[in-house]
Amino acid sequence: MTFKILYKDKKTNARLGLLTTKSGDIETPFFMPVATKATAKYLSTDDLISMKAKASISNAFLLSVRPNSETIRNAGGLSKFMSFNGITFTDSGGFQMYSPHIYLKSNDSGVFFKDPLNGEKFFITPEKNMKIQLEIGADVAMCLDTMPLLEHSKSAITEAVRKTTLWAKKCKEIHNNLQKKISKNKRQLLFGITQGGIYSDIRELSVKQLVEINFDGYALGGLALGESKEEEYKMIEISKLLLPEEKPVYLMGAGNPLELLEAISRGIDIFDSRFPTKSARRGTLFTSKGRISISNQKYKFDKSPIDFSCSCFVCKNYSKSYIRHLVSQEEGSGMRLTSYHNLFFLISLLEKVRDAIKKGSFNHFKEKFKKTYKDYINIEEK
RNA sequence: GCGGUUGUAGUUUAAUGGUAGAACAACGGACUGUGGCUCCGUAGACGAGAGUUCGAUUCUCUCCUUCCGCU
Repeated sequence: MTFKILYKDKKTNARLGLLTTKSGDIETPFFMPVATKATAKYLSTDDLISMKAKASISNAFLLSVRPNSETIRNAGGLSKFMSFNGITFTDSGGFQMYSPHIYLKSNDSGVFFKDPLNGEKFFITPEKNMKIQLEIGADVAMCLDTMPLLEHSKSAITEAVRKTTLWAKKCKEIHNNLQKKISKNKRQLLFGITQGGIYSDIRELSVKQLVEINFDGYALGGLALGESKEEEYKMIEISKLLLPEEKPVYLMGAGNPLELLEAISRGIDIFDSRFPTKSARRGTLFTSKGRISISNQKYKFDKSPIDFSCSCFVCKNYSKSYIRHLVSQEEGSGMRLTSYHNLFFLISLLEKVRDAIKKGSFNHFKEKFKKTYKDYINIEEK
């Protein structure tokens, strides 16, 4: 109902779907920029719209601290607050357990965070988190999950999965109750998040437990965090075997161009990542030939654009030499240009992917891209 | 001109009669559900000359240099 598969690739598990939300429909697969505090760093909402970002994801917990969820509800919800005409997602804040600056501890009832700016403590429960996410009013909410670190022991990851499932059940129940009186086409969707690190058996258990709860979509969490690509792809494959075909699947955090193509060919529909913007701020840029470091000396006198085959306004107007100068001086305007370019690159890459799936040429497109795009991930695989 | 003072990497500096250490800057790399200020790696210096000494960046002398004062 909320997700329809329109095209299926014959050679791979790639598919093109249509996700329906209260703010409208969006074609999958898509990549959404991370707008943690209701803005993609260094970019305005106009920038997101002009690069054709059709969705963005913000952080419900951080927004509930500043400005607070009431301010956003008062504005008419997240998309109106940030004047965005696309689909909005909110992440629960569970991922912040990964950040030692704000994470304190957790138990079966919830998780303790502290505000690093003033030391204020917060206790986030699934109940509170669902209320916050509904108040903020994104089109898609994410369950509060427990985020184990990659290096954690197998028993710690098993424990994280147990807690994640427990909270997922609570989230679903509360989310349903809170939206009982809301008509179907105005409802916020809720996605469950699976954990399990890179252990097949725990990952499978997590997926099975969440499928039983029946969410609008499923996310794979705790991946794209430093494990090998083989391990990551394997986790996608075993998860997809257990996930219902007719539900959208979201690989959280993945943002490397090659990685996206590999994930799409394994049946992933949704992506988000801070990788393109964080890389951009430090001068690592995506081009059709691979990644480049704009701060390299060899670009000092280079008058050519970042990528001749890119049609973004940055590549139309600015030289590598100029962008190199701005980035090396840590100028905000430079970070805006590089962030814009990297996001534009991923968004238009996925546009091409959707086009290829429609035409039945996805696999050809992927193989061609892999040949021309130089990245250490590609080298590592061979 | 005289008296004092100073001289170590591009910059700010540490230590030492026995292979000069750091921080920024530079150069190269990493960043994957973001509280921008991160991490890893590489390269780079004893002002010049003479003397004492097995050995001098260190001690002595001369020159040059920095800054201060006096004429």
